[in-house]
Amino acid sequence: MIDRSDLAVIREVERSGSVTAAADALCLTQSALSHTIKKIERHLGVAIWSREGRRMRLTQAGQYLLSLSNRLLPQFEHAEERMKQFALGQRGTLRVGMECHPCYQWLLKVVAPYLSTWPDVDVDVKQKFQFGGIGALFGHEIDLLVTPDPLYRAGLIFAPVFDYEQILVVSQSHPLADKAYVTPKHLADQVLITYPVEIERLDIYNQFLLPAGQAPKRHKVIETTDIMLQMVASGRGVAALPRWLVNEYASKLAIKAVKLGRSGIAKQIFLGFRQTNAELDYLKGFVTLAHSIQT
Amino acid sequence: MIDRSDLAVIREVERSGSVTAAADALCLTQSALSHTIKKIERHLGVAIWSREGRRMRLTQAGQYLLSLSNRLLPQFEHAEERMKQFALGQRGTLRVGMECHPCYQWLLKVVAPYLSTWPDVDVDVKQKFQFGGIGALFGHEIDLLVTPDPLYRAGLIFAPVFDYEQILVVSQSHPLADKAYVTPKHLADQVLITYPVEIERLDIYNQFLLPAGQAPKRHKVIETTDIMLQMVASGRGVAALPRWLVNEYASKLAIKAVKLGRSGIAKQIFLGFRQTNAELDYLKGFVTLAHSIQT
DNA sequence: ATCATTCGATGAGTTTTGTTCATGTTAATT
DNA sequence: AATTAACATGAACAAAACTCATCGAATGAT
Repeated sequence: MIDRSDLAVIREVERSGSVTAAADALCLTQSALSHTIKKIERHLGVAIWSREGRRMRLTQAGQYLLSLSNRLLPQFEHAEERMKQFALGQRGTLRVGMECHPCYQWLLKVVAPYLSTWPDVDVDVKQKFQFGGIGALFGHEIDLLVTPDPLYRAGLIFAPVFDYEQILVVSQSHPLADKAYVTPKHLADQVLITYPVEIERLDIYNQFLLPAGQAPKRHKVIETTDIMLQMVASGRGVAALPRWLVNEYASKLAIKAVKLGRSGIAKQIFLGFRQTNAELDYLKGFVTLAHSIQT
Repeated sequence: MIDRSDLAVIREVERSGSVTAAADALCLTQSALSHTIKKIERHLGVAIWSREGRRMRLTQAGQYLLSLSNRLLPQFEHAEERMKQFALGQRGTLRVGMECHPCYQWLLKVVAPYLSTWPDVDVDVKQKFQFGGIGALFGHEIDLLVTPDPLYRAGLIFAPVFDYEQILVVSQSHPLADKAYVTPKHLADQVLITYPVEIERLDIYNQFLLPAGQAPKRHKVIETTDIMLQMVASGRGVAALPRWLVNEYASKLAIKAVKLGRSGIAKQIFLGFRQTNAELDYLKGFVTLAHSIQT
């Protein structure tokens, strides 16, 4: 019988790098852990660590169990959190994942009224996922995914909550600032600033530059929206962002929005969740509220 | 601390319908289980069952833990299987999921040589998934997914292994049997036989009928390929299947393959797996072997 | 090369936890 | 009202987990 505590031991020994340190972290004596380790291996009939000098290196079986630990332990831990909340009469925590950089600003507008409508529900926002947002949803790391790329597959539901237009931001003194719209060719001698994500997930490449076989002069990557727009305002480059987001900065910065292509790039934000959660009132509440927010 | 055994108790009490029966199933006395149940509830500070008369009904917290059990316990159990295999020097079990009815025939041809190439690896084939093939892959229910619909997302890899043409099977005496190809209109007065899956996943609808705004006279659903082709041979309807599959039956049944549309419908079968398994030799071996099989 | 130090292993003894047995209580059944 | 079936409880016992003391082996500094 593999037990939760066995998984915890395997994870901690690997994390700490030694049995002694792991014992400390687990509030046990070194002896207790050593006994436990022996017991686990005897019980399973497999070596989980190979002793190399006084270093413990995971065997293949051990590595398998480590990945199991990393998968299962967080779910135990979350369940305990959840039980604590039940005990306190709270409803739960809505774990929201973001797969879309600028959506963060939009999310903030939804979260504020949500927290007051649902005082007994907490909101937790995560932005990094080992296996992408969909993986996090399937793996119960998050309960709700904010994404521009829905995936209609068994077990998942995606609800569109928000339409917007993706536009090009340029400084007000930029040569393109007065165009009614820009063409892919216009970007050939521009510096394009984007968030640090794979090119396949950037609409300006996917839906604009690549179909026309164009590329910008240079591609620069910046983490935060604020800095990105500072750069744009100072004429160091151009960026593709939602129109509503640019509008919010327009009063503070010398920037201008220009349509991408004659008809513009239309986008939608979706909220994805597991079908098993579809009837959860506080989750439904979030989706409904998100729908009603105007930007 | 929620423990694996706690989850097992919750699952078994629910499955058995009573504490006494669950105790039997778990090889414990009723008393021991009663104590354990009390301990769990005291420890978590939440009622997990509400006592209604002498029935135990799961509370909301209990239902949450039950779903956790159903999610985690199978993974523990599989890990134990895996450890047993490690102990015996076996490599492991390749759990293959199928998301494509006719692929089964193809899979059989791959499995036979695979088993002799990898004598220390078992193969297990599953065909039903609560959350679809992708969900099963993410949820570690299976290791390899055979599907015509790849999904290029973080953490998953899809390798095309097999090209084929989807054609229309008709009886040899059928009016359409001598056409060079059929058009969507030709099907308007036909009975179409398909496997029992959602219409969105049937290529003949997606790629042929729906774009042309056509529909068959009637739509009949049949589970097995053999019966389906018997029906076609007897003129009760037409079906869309891979050409290679039809060829195999052609000597035994009075059926004929006709191209769908002037240029035919080209399809591919993909093998999907988790990126974390990409270097697993016996999994790579399967993909390589699958690639080399000719039909 | 030697010595001090650190780390993991082990056996005996103690504490904690889990289990059984015997019995009590309550709700449904006849 | 008697009977049955199901869960709860306390005391006694058994098993598992943990600590203490100690050993040997690897590491690293002198």
